[in-house]
Amino acid sequence: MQSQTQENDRFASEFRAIITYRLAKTTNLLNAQAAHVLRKNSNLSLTEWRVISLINAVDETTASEIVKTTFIDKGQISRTVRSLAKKGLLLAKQRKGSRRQVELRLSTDGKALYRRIVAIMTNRQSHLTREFTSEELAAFHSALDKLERASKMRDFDE
Amino acid sequence: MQSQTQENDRFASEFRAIITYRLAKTTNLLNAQAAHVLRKNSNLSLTEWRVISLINAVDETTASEIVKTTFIDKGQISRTVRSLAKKGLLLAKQRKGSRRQVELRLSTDGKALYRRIVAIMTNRQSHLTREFTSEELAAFHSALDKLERASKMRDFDE
DNA sequence: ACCATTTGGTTGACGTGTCAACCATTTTTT
DNA sequence: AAAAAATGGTTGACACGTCAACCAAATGGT
Repeated sequence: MQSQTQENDRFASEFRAIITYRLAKTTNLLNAQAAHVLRKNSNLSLTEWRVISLINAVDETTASEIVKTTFIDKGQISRTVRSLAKKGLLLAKQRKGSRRQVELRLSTDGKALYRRIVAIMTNRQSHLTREFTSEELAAFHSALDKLERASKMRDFDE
Repeated sequence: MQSQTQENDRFASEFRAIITYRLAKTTNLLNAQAAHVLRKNSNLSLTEWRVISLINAVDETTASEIVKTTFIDKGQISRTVRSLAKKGLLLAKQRKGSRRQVELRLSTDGKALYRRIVAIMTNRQSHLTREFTSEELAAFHSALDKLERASKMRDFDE
């Protein structure tokens, strides 16, 4: 393992200050970690895993509901759902009384996979937050809330 | 504009707690905002903009130095540099005394573009951090540091 | 001086993300 | 009840990210 840990100081000070830059970098590192863990323990992509967790949480849902909560692209959800169905991890069936909405639930295999992976991911989550006090964690969430709200504005060229 | 702001409560409580999920979502929203601003005011992609800012900050650098600080993929940097050169925004010339390293600097056009865009991005940055006290900002950065460190671990299945 | 390793950078293949167009169905408006 | 608008979902095209193979040049060890 090469020493990527030590960051180049010519840049560091300049860019540590830019919040979006830092955020993007941290998120990339964490996503790469998650993808690695998933690849090692399953054949799921990160998006597939997120969709599985989401469905598991509410037991039964629809594609559009997933889109609304995650802000993941419609099309991507559509393809992810199809691929999960093909892997036999979820069941999609017409919601009764509607000829458009499709009810999504985990299959037995899907539930089993979820249980296996969520154990690992919970380990990870506690490793990630190990150094946080609960106040720090709350503050962090509140900071993300603020940023999310501020991300709605589109024009800064006035 | 549809009311995407109001989040679906069936999911919200469940997932707000998962730090990586929240982080990914916030980062996506912010990246989309940045991409939108860039598209409106230039013909730069987000990566191109990051590379330009990076080069501007140190005046002169190399591709591999950019890779080391940003953790962006080698290949992507290589292509981004080529596309910026084609747009006439940066100059790449062989570093003297080396037949491999290529010195990158902004061209006159590149510098002018940087100045124009950085003004807009600075506006944005202050809009984003408007609701933060400086303590909150420091705490946020320190939280990101902790997460980055924790992102190095690869195995949670033991 | 030689071979092995590392470094800087490019390329191709492939997977994922994003945008917009589209269709069918459902809801709202008049 | 018809027309208009909104919703749920699929698809195609294309941009971007990621991985691995690769090449040439540079460095290090013996």
